[in-house]
Amino acid sequence: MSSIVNTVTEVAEDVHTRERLLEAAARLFADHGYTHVTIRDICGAARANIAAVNYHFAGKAGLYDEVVQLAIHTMQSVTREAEDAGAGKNAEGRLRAYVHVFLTRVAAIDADGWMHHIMLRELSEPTSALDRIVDQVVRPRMAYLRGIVAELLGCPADDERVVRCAFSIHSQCIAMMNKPMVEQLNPSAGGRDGVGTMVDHITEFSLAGLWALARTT
Amino acid sequence: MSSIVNTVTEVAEDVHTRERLLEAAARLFADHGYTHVTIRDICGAARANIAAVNYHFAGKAGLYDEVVQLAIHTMQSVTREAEDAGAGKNAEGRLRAYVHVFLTRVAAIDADGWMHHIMLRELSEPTSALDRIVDQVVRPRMAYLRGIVAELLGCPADDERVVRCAFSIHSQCIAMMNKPMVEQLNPSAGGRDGVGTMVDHITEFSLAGLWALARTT
DNA sequence: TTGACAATGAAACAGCTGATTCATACAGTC
DNA sequence: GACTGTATGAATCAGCTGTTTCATTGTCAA
Repeated sequence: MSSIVNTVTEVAEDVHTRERLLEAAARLFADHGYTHVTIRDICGAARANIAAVNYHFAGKAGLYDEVVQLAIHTMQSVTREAEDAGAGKNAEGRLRAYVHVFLTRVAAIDADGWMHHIMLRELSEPTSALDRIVDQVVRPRMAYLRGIVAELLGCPADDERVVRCAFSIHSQCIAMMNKPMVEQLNPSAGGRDGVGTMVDHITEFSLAGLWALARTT
Repeated sequence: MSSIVNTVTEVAEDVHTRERLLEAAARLFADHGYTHVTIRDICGAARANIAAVNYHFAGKAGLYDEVVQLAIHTMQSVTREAEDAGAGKNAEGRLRAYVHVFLTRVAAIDADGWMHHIMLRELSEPTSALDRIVDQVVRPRMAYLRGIVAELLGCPADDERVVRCAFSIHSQCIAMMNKPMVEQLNPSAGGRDGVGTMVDHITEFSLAGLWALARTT
């Protein structure tokens, strides 16, 4: 039935069903959450049969698990990128680099921002995947951030004040991930160079807070 | 069948079915979100028949609408309480009062913190109710907060810097509403006087940020 | 060619959900 | 006492969801 010319290329054809399912599921889960997405939605978007989900991933939950694993890997790469961007700089420079990488990667929704959306959704509506995300992504990030804060405050990394300040900085970054909130409360931040402005703002605002608390130590 | 003594009290009996449904629905919707709660769950908790939801509220969506309306009213009362607590004080005192009322009312989950949970959930997973919440709760709150910030920065309330600073303060307060996040990243804040400590921290941290930006104006 | 095996497609299944129907109980009114 | 409208209860319905079953296809090795 197939011509001789493309017998080989037809094998590779498109991307394999498994990959298409993963890609479609990642986007849909990030956009609408686990429960709001049906496997029929996913298979429709991936041009695959319904049974393919159970065949390749042993069910919807298994597919979500793999998507989460994929998200964790990319989020870890974002953390590494933030650390690399601050390598060799002083604490202030490392903080700025951290906020910059975080916000730019988050703002690039079409690229890989969807993974952070999954994390955000897990935080506000935990599933069994939350523990993995916290252990493998959030904790290392906060540990790095606490290191910066501790240096700026001039006190040990496990000091309660360090934890609170890191929480304040993290809160501002997390808030930027929330599209509806940003659009309603800080619309200009969604604009073209709005992200850059917000990087500067969060950095300056937080540095001032840190310096003030450092003086009262 | 009923004794003469309590014929009247039996009419009022327990709270009416409609009230019980509203109460149970508010708690369940806040805890698990709209889609994860079934009308059977609600009717089970409210000791009511399934048909009662459709009879009193014309369906699940109608019940949720009424719950949201109830939440809006209480959240408005929180805003008013925050304004009253700051009445007559200077900008710094008003900011501290605002953060204090917000966090204490939010931390009191068993009391009326559930309403803020509904708001938080709407922000991360918008339904048609989000617009109402933003218009009637979030906007007035942010307007009040911007007034404080503008005074501290010494510039007009519609200045972009004011918007960004109000966003930073709001972000820290909102983050405190996220139970899993607080427990994972800032566990001591969930403790007994942890809320008081966080009120002081957010206030001091933000005031320092504001003063720093005011100097560069 | 034959058999084995991975992959896919079409159909059906069991469970749950929101909504509906219909009968019943009860309080107030004439 | 008969009637009316409100409120509740039990049963059922239609639709959707995740999963399963079974037949089919295509590929590779013997």
